Amino acid sequence: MSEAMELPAQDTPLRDNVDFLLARASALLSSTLNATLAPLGLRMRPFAILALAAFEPKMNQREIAEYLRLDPSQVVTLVDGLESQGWVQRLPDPRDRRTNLVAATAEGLDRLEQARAVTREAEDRLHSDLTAEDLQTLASLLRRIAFI
Amino acid sequence: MSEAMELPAQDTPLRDNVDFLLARASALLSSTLNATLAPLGLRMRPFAILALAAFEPKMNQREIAEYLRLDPSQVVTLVDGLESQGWVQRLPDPRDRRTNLVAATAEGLDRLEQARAVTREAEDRLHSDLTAEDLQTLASLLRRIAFI
DNA sequence: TATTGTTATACTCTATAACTATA
DNA sequence: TATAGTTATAGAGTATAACAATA
Repeated sequence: MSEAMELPAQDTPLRDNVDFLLARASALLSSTLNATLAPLGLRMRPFAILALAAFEPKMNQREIAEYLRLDPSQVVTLVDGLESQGWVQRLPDPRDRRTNLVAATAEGLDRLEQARAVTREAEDRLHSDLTAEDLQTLASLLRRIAFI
Repeated sequence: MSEAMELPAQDTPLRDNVDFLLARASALLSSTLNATLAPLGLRMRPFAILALAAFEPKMNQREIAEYLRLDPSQVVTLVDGLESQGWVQRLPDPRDRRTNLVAATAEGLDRLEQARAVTREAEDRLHSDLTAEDLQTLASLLRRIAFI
């Protein structure tokens, strides 16, 4: 039978581990933003796709999948949902009949602006301990570990 | 019917948004570490609980839940799994018969060391673009948004 | 009355494989 | 042969509510 053990040498408390902090910050972010977006009928992933459909209307589903690090089959489901709400359209690509270009509709752009307003507020609360310069530093460090 | 819209003003491309970067870095981290830990019969959340049970053997389940930002009911299931493997034990708290103190066993400490070895390697690869100083900066910034 | 742990349930997210139509 | 999209399925993660034992 195993006996309970006493404290071993503790060289990296979880609170000092960058990956633990990354996971915890991300969990806090997604639960906060999902709750914030719920009244608008959105969640983080469809919101991100809607933003891409608005900002980069010439992206196809595979490009969206790579950009958001999703499986292409997840993009199918998420675009289905956005399309059934009338917020995005699948447009044919005249250069390749296999691909769908995903573009925001007028209603989608409108909903996106509402979503950006409420998420901006939530993000301001989440980031209230950081200065604008801190946020820029954080973004630049994260960019170097987010696209490996 | 909704017409597809042209590019609107693009004031925050997703790639410059700190929360998008946070979510993407975290997704990359968890999929990488889960794949790395799979051969050891672990995933990120049980691994984190095992680490707490080793480093802080006097934590009860509610404290673990708060520390890892999990619901107490999730901790029940995760501790069940670790206990059935013989890696942690639930110990009675002499001061409060409601609570379980979660402590690592000898086998659990052994498994934890194996897990820390393989995850350290994976983390080194994920962070190879950052210096030690960058990582310290990143940890200190994340700490300020991870515990709100 | 409030808290700790537990059970139950529903939904979301992730990972994988197989298929079709096009290239 | 390879790629874009789709369908299907299983397992992991998250969120809530209700309950028993104990404080």
